[in-house]
Amino acid sequence: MGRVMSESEDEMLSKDHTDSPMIDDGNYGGIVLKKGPWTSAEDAILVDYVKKHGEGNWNAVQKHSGLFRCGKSCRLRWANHLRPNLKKGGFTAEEEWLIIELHAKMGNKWARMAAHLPGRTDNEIKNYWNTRIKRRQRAGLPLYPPEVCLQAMQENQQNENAGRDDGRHDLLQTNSCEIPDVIFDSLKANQGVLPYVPELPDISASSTLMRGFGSSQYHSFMLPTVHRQKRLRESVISFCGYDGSVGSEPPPFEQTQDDSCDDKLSPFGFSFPYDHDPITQNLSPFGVNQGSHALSNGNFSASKPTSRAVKLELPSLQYPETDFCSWGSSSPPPLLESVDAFIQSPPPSGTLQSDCLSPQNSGLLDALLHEAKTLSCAKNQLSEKSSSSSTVRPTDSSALNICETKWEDYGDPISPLGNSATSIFSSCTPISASGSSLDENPVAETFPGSNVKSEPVEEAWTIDGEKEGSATQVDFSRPDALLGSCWLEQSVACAKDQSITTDAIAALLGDDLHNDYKNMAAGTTSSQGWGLGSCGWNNMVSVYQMSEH
DNA sequence: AAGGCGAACAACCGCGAACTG
DNA sequence: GCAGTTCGCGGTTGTTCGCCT
Repeated sequence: MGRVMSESEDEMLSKDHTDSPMIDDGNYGGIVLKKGPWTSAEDAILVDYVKKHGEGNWNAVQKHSGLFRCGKSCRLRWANHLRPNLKKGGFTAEEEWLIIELHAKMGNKWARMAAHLPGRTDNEIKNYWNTRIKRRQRAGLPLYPPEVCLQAMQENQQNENAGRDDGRHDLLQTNSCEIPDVIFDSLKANQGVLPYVPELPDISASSTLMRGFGSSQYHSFMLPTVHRQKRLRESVISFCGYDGSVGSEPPPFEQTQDDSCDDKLSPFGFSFPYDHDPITQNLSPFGVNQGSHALSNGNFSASKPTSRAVKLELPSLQYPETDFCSWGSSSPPPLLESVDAFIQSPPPSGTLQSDCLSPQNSGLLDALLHEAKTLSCAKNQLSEKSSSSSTVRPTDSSALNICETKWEDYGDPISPLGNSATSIFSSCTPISASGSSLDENPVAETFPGSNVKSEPVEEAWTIDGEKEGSATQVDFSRPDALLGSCWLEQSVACAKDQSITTDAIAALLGDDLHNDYKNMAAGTTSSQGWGLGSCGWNNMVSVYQMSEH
């Protein structure tokens, strides 16, 4: 049996460490290994060992040095703290800038990035980046300065021109920086990553959504053998790619690409076919060059390609679990996060099946409509019982059961896509010169009861050389360029029975949002197609902000 | 002064690639 | 070729510290 490290033994290792050590539950070869913070005594032992034996063969460290640490722990401690030539202290401005650039090119390849920063460890860089992401996201600021976006775009453009032969590999590898892993299937041209996208909370679907949004080539693309969760995600792609089978209005691809992208997107050379929003039309947020990490967010990490199905890596950002079923009573529904829920929702089945669209064909949209209608039904049933409430009550067992059943069926209460949303949405988000989008949309107006923390907006770019993207006139932090103008609007456009749709979406949004939504839908889908009215915009922002906080 | 909160940092865990016998 | 081991990487969790109320 394993022997538990005795008090005296531990004291020997941690003379200067009075805290009780964490002892690993398991034992390794009869020795219980220690976990938790390293003591200086342990450090000394490890340093001494490495001096004598050199790096490597870390599992032998424990055997030969008397350290009660596993090899992995030893390696990590050495690499991150004990290794000579390590730089201590905060990152310099130059280093920060380099990290940003490297991340724009490499994504979450911390080790590779560390190779470009002598004396810095991948862990340091990773921590720095993650905290930076959170900080900037909270402040509603873009992750990347426009210069970096532009630079990466140009490089990627060149690479695309140069290396289009196989269409998927080595697109970005001709950079001075090695970018071996950022590979996308050639099918996904123009998909995905966002040059300038608003920072929205946790719309996990975003990476998928956005890729699909920009991709007309993704029609009905779904492998039958994919895991069902994957299939769901791909159904999103299918939806976003605007599967013609949906039987709804085709997106104005050609027109849009002609009139808005080529001209107005000239700085970046990509296009987003859906953006007819008069506000954002100057720069389409979607449809970036494939493979550009710069324009995705870092968390849309440099995924290894799967042959056809898109591998969706989950981001590192951690968000609280979305309680899809707990909308309702006091707070408005977390619309954006609910996208996750819908994405994750299984195809409609049973008695509450939607009559709108085929779930197999329409993917996210159908899931949305189905769920919305489901909620709407639940709501209506509730209303029959009590007409006083206008929102789905979270305590209602029927509504809850619907949700719970679906989560159970799919086995993942947390959206597997859930976190990636930030990635996309939090990447390059030029702040309009006129001010932050958050500033212009006081949440309290929309949700008087909500307690939204109004955080002072950080300067656009705090690192030297970073400066506010004043050249960009469009505020792309506006989510209407994303969910508003694309996802919801498509939902509306796709629905043949718009009254059903709006009712259903009202169930999602809550009645507070419903009227605005109807205005939005009526005012934009008919004439402008994909825009979003100011009411809708306000709601988006409000929901965004609420879910952000 | 105390508690809450978030940022920053340290460390662990799981997975996959590389290596080895 | 294959199984076991080692190592590295990226994601996640835990801890500490400082600021604010």
